[in-house]
Amino acid sequence: MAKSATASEAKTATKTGGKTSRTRLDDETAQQQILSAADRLFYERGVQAVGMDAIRDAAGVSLKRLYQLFPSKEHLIEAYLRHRDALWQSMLDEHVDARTDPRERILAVFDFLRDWSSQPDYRGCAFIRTFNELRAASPHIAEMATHHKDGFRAELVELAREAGADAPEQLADQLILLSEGAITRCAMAGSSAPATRAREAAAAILDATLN
Amino acid sequence: MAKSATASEAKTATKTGGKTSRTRLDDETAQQQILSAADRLFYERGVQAVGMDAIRDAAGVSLKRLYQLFPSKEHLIEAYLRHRDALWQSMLDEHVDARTDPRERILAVFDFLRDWSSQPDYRGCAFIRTFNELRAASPHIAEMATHHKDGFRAELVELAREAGADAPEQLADQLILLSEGAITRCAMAGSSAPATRAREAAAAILDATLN
DNA sequence: GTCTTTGGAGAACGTTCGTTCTCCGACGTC
DNA sequence: GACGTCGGAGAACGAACGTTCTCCAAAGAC
Repeated sequence: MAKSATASEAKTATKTGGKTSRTRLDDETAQQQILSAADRLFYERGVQAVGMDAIRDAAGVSLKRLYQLFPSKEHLIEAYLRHRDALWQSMLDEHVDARTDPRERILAVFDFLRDWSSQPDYRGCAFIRTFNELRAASPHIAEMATHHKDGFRAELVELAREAGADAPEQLADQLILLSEGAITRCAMAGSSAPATRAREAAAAILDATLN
Repeated sequence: MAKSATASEAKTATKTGGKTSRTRLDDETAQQQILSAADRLFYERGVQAVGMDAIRDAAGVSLKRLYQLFPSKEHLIEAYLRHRDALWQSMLDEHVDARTDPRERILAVFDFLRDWSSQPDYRGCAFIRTFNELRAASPHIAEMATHHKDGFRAELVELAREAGADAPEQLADQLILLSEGAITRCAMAGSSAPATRAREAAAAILDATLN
């Protein structure tokens, strides 16, 4: 990671000749631009529908450089999912940690889903979609998706435990169903209303479950 | 549909020459075999990952005949979704109509999901998956998927109304979240347990909602 | 200045896919 | 048997894709 930080630096645009040669970026910046472009395109259209050429164009780098930093499309998809996982974690934590009351912290999950699904470029869960696209072709990537869902479930179990649920795992499983349902239906309906319905249903379940 | 029933009939296998020429099928049989093969492959791997050649091989017809009966892959995908819609309707109705008590009829939806997701070739909802794969490329097919979901919602609203719910649409929206969540999580987890959890959560919601 | 290295731009390669075309054997009719 | 028709098998075609290679301008070292 901290390799070859000596020589290569960013250059300014060189338009000495007739053509406009593109700016030379350091590895970190190029990686970020590629990942940002891949994230946007993969998430909008699905991983199979986006070619490496489209990512090169959107990132503004050469194919050569793209393959230097990400040796194959599969590597890029993995980086995309890791990035989405970090994004999900930070957005979720931001909402949950804004609350202190255990019951409110659970409901904050659904506030997060409402906010997230309100974004105009919202397209549902990247992990479910990539899982469905690649489960037959790439077991490794499919496993990354299930691992993400395992993490989400563990977080819900912990929140349920903090709320003093008698059966935190069972409560978490019910909440996860509402979450997944909301994520999917918000994407298909193009509306965040299902997330609001999910919050109401979750509140009803909490009322019935917590003492 | 009842066209050209006069001349063409099925032939027996002709192995007069050195090669074994394939049996000539009438249009209806060929269409069924193609649709059956397409359904199996599309549902298992996703529509983008399955080529027309694979469907030809699995259906045992020639490409020429395939394109005579289904002029393009998009036509075949449409037929696939229509077939899945009919399958869903018949499986769902079978479970719901086996009950008479309105509350039981609602819970029968989740019994259906449990049975369906127990099948070894279960891969979740064909409509959601196809929607996610093709929403950017084919708005028409995406609309078929949303139309299917609208129909499911209407059925749940009717069941909620029959059960005497004060707000049948709101109850249906909550039940749909549990259903979609169960459909998705059963597919990712490779287990029908989420459907059972969804039934329990639905029962809790019904207890809290119905008087 | 000259030489070497670097990397951008994009052509090229091999494969796959959706779709169409060609070849030729088998059958119906006379 | 001769001829026309039908359709199966699979080659062919053009586009798109993932990946690699070629060419050449620009920068650095001396």
